[in-house]
Amino acid sequence: LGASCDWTRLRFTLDEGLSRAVRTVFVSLYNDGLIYRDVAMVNWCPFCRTAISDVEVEYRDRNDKLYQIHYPVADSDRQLTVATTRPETMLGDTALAVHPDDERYKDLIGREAILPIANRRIPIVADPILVDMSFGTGVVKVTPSHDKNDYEAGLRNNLAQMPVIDETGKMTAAAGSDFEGLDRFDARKKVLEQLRELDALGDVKDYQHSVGVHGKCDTIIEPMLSRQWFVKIEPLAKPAIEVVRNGEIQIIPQTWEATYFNWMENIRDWTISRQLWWGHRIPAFYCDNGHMTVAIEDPSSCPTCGSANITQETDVLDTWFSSGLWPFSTMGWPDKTPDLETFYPTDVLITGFDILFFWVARMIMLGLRFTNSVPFSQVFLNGLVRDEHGQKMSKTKGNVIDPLDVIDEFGADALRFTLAIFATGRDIPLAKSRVQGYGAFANKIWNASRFAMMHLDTQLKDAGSIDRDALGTVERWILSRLNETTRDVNKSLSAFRFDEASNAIYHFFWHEFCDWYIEMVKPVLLGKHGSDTDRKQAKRVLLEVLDRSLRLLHPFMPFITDEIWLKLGGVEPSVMVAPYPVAEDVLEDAEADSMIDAVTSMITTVRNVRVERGFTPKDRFKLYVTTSNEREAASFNDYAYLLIELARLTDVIVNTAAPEGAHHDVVAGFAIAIEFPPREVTKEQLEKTQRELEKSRKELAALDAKLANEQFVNNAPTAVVQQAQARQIELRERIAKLEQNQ
RNA sequence: AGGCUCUUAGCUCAGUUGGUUAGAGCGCCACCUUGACACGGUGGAGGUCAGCGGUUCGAGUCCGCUAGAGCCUACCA
Repeated sequence: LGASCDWTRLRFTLDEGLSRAVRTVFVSLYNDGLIYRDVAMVNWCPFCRTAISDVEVEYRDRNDKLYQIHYPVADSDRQLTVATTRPETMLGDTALAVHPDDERYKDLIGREAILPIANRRIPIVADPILVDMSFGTGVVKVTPSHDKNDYEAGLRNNLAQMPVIDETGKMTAAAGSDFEGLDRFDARKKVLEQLRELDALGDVKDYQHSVGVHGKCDTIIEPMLSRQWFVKIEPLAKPAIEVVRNGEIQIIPQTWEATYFNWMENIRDWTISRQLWWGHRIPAFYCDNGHMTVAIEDPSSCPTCGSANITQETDVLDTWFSSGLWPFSTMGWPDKTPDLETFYPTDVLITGFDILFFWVARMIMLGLRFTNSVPFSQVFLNGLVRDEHGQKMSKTKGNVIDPLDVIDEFGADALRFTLAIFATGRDIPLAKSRVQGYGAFANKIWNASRFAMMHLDTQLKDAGSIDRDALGTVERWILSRLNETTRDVNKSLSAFRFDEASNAIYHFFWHEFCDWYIEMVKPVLLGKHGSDTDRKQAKRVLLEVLDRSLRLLHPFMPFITDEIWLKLGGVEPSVMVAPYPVAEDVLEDAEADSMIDAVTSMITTVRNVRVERGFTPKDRFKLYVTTSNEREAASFNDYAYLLIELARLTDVIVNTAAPEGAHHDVVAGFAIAIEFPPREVTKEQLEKTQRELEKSRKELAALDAKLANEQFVNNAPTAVVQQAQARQIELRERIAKLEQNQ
């Protein structure tokens, strides 16, 4: 794609330097009490056999069943009914809970229920936090070992822990001999069978809910109690919220700031230990006397008791822990290196919104903590590339587009340009047809440059400066247009509007430079019109426009622009290091703009009439132009060759009445008439003229009403009123002319 | 459940603080091989701006409601 990387600064997560940064940060946070080791409910992946953090859990909507289970109340003929989507967990139930204010069950609080299948007695407790009286039956089964909420309810009510699922997702011995060793989902089936036999199974309903899975392997998460390492995150989050709030860090597009705040303000402690093979090993050391040491350097003996029998923690760190240090760890931190001095803090972080929490937030928190500075001042979040109908690409759907295939087919420039031209911060529905279209643009650039180089006889570095005062209107116009394009492109780039920027240069190059300017200079370059000096000027400007256009285009289409630019022979060794163009006021030329605007509008009108009247390009017309301004009249005489060439005319006649039967119109404020060979007018053409007239009359009527409204005239900005008035006059003239055609 | 975003041409999307006749690419129709390019040129067709209501001299743009789509976060036994 033409990404420009400094490969001399390649870094690998497990490099010596980065490992030292990781250890330094870990020990510092530990010593400050911000890293702790504790037994807690964590998200456990039974497939990967590791704990994962909250952000690594993805929620999937699933259609499951909701099962009702009847629990007899001990020493009574009553029974309590609970609902669950996970019947297998009942084997680990250690209580039933009801709401303390629930009249239906008040008398049962403190008594016991009998767990079906296991035939265990479990207490009936009151818990106003866990139980919502109005939901379901108002009775909840409590499984403190396999559910986060139940775990907390267990702590509140002094309930026993009873793990029935192990770290591989299989049932433990505690689940009973019928179930031990069974996978949790097979156990579910068997539990249901047995409940049915015992007549303890109630209603079974279809139920849609979301289920947490491990983002990496799609395995359903098992909440489990285990000993893990955590980062106490709130003290880190607070300053990270502040720097975004006060603008030290700007998130683009800004709407993501709300999402950032929402998450950061409700953030929960970060589980950083993983039971995996690969990663930074946690720098904690245990001796055989049970002492723990956390240190940057491996200790050879226990600092507490001197025992030489010491082993390192086998858990590794969440990969995002080291990634969070990336902006400064890659530059040599904790040493005060020249790189760190020069490049830190960085300017812009470009990434996808999908790792805003995983990575961006952690870099901000850790950066602030360890460097006393924001790691970057702007975060640009680009959209996700989707298929052409906006669907997320997935192997199962078969709608994955491989960038390498696209590059092979249409070129890296075409793909890069396509990715740029979508609006900032929105997802990118990538259609091959779109890439193909911009591939055609690359082809257009190539061909236009080929044409230019056919006529150029000097290298860019030898071209010399342009004598602006000597330039003709066409040259002044294209430089003026290029200048405005340059202004737009720069403005858009600084606002991260890559879509606007790429669109502006695309439009200029194809539809102004190629479609109009090149066609306009052809008569001069081919020696059909103008002097040698004119030809020299035209070539110089052609080179200038090409040079600046290529530089403007280079960030969007790096390969083709460099290839062509090298052929033009600039001073710099590559367009990559050539200065990016900036707008210069002196190039603006309103007079040339309006003159060429009039000429191009007239050409378009003639072409339109030619098609409408059923003529072909071989049929040549005469054009009559009326103006009371002598300067303009002279210009039309000077530039008659443009009209003649591009509109395929025989003559341009200024300030002379057109003969009977000519087509009259008003274009860019000028009354014109087109004289063509006699030909019978078809019914369609008459109808078309009629429609055109009606359209203009309708618009005029609306405009008249608008201008008659005092409220509008008094309140609207003068420019708007003036525009409306000018349009009114033009429409009146136009209608008069069109009526003449009938 | 809460938050954010979106709904504009057949398709995919622009449309900046409200203000001329709502734009682009692809697709479609007609004509054209004209001295860079048919991956091209020229001209054209196609839109009650999701719906309803409001504010305003004026609404695609601001406000409210409704319907639909997507995303993020949390999680309900």
